[in-house]
Amino acid sequence: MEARKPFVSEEQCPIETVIHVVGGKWKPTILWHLMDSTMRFSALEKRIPDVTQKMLAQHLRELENQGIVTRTIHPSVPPKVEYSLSEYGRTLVPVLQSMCDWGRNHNRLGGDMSVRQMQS
Amino acid sequence: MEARKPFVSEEQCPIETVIHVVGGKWKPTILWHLMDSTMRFSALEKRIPDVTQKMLAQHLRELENQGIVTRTIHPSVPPKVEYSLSEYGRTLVPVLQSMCDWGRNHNRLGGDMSVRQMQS
DNA sequence: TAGGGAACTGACTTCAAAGTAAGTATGGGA
DNA sequence: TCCCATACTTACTTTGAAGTCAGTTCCCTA
Repeated sequence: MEARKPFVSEEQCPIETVIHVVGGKWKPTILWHLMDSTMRFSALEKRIPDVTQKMLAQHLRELENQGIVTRTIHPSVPPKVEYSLSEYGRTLVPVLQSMCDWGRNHNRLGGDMSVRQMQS
Repeated sequence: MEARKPFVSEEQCPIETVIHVVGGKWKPTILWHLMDSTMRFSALEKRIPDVTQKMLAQHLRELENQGIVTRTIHPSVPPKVEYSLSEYGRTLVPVLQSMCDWGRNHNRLGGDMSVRQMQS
């Protein structure tokens, strides 16, 4: 069940690796929230209103398997599970930051640049 | 307390913007080649062996519409079309570089990290 | 006139990622 | 006793990005 095909060995370019790691539909947002603080499953659910439990669990599991995110179980009455960036995951922070800066600027320039390119 | 209204089209987080721009299946590779030099359509085809003409054309068109790539037509006997990063596209280079560095390191650490995380 | 190379475009299919809905285990409180 | 909350899992359906393959235009050479 853990048998996954070797995605990395076939990549020609390491940029694809990053996209594979952060490129799920909800992963950027998950990482964005975990950059600031440790969060519970339910807290992430609230912060990311449109994500389903299934997708949240699945993406968190993938990030955990990739060593980006750490999962901590507190055995309490209602179960309490906390997610945080692992030390390795923190090495992604500058990358995410530079992506974020560019993205923010791109959005500021008009979001969909195709509007500006219509004239051609 | 989280601003969740779509401040940009549909993106909640600017990281998604970057992924939207570079995240097509072939876009990282296309950009990777264009970072070095201007290239013709056919040259890209040769450098990216598995891409189809349709997907190459489609992704190039998208990058052009987003203002990342410049398309130059030389009206010659067999048509000659050259693609290069636009000035705006060059602002992506540091971002791509940092993604690339991280990705390369991630691959070097064992490619599929899940092998190291199997203890769960 | 026939064929060729470059650079596409369009109709259709495919398949994995994402979504929907429901189910599970735990124990504490009403 | 039953219900509630948390943190999931499983089975099934839908969506959309990507792939296949064939067609098109342009002018040139043979």
